[in-house]
Amino acid sequence: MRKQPQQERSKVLVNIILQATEKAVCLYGLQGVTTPKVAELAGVSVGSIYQYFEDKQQMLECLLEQKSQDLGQQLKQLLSREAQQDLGMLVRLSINFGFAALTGNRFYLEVIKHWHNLPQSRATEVMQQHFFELGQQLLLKHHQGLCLNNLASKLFIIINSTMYSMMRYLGSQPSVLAQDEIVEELTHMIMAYLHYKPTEKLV
Amino acid sequence: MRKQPQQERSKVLVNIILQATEKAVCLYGLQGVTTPKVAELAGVSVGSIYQYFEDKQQMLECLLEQKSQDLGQQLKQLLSREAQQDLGMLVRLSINFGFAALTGNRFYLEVIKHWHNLPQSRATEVMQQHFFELGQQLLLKHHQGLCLNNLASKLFIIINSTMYSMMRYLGSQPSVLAQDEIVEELTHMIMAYLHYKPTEKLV
DNA sequence: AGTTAATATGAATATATATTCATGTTCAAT
DNA sequence: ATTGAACATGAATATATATTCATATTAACT
Repeated sequence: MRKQPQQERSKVLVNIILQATEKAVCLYGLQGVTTPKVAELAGVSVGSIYQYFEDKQQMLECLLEQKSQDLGQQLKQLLSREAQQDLGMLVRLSINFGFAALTGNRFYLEVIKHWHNLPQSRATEVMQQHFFELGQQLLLKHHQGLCLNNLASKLFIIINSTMYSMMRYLGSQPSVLAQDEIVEELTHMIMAYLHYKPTEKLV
Repeated sequence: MRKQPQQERSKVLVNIILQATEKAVCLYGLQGVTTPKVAELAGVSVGSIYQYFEDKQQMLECLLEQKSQDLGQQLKQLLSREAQQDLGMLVRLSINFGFAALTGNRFYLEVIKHWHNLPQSRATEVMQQHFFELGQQLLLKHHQGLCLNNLASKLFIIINSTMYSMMRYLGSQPSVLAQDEIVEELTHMIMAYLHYKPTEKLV
């Protein structure tokens, strides 16, 4: 951040700007965010943005980091709260959690849509690492009957397949497919994959 | 197209422009394509673009349509050429085909990256429909032992999971994961999923 | 109250880029 | 060769948007 807000009013201002940025993402998409629009939504002058943020990019990055923290924390809590469930149910709950986050407002959907265009963003890297570790813990805990060869590749594929399939489903609404069906099928795919033994000669 | 090219030289020009557009996509990404850059790469004046294309968008759409045709045709040929193979091998071949297309140059990778931001594009819709039908044919032909409930959802998930996982893999190079391993794992996931019987109580 | 530092402003600046159009050039038919 | 239509040009126009900075306002401290 360019300048540390010291007085109370300026801390409030920074928050107002970040909230306005989120709103702008929801209204216009990540691409459509412009400093004039953020300033207008926040009810402040464009100049104020540059008091506390180096540039537009850093402002977005700052918001992204906050929201990533939020989401990661929530998922972690969910998984520990439901720790007694079996793996299949935990997968299903995680997918439903993802859908809830993505349908709450347009923000997270926009983030996933541009996930791969934000390599300059530390937040997405952190988030990804988060998913990875949570997945790894989950699989190691419920390892009975699973095939955990190439674990890194499997997690990579599962995480990206799930994230992007959900994004695509929501991004092409209205769809003929029911969301519940997508949730079940994604769960099935993941569970089938994890139980799959290459030696079974299905291929 | 704004004006039909009538003389030979103008038909050549249109092709030169489209080739330059592809080159620009490879060099600067789909976002980074600008009319001045295309004109420069083509060695023509900006004005010439507007002789034959309504605007930049239509020019890109035109290129996208050509390239989609190309790719769809190639995959179709591959699948009919290798029709004697079993399903697992056909899936593997298709994934390898995809990787080859995506690593040939940056063009197709850029298209997938922006796939979901191109709903204004007829080409991507056509392409998607294409994948869908090819997948459906394949599964109906090799239906022995498969679970084909919710076929539309399954195809939706398989196609998107595969496409985006490949894109993510290539988009975050260099990776610690080997491409061959990703190909095998994607194949396994798809095959496991297709053979999965919900009644087996793996979940 | 007066002084200073922090804060907020928004018109002005800089830049990038899409698109147009008046003009010049080439082709093809007579 | 002449002429009109097709073609090609690129400077000029329009627009959008990020960023700056001189100025004004507010808060905190003495």
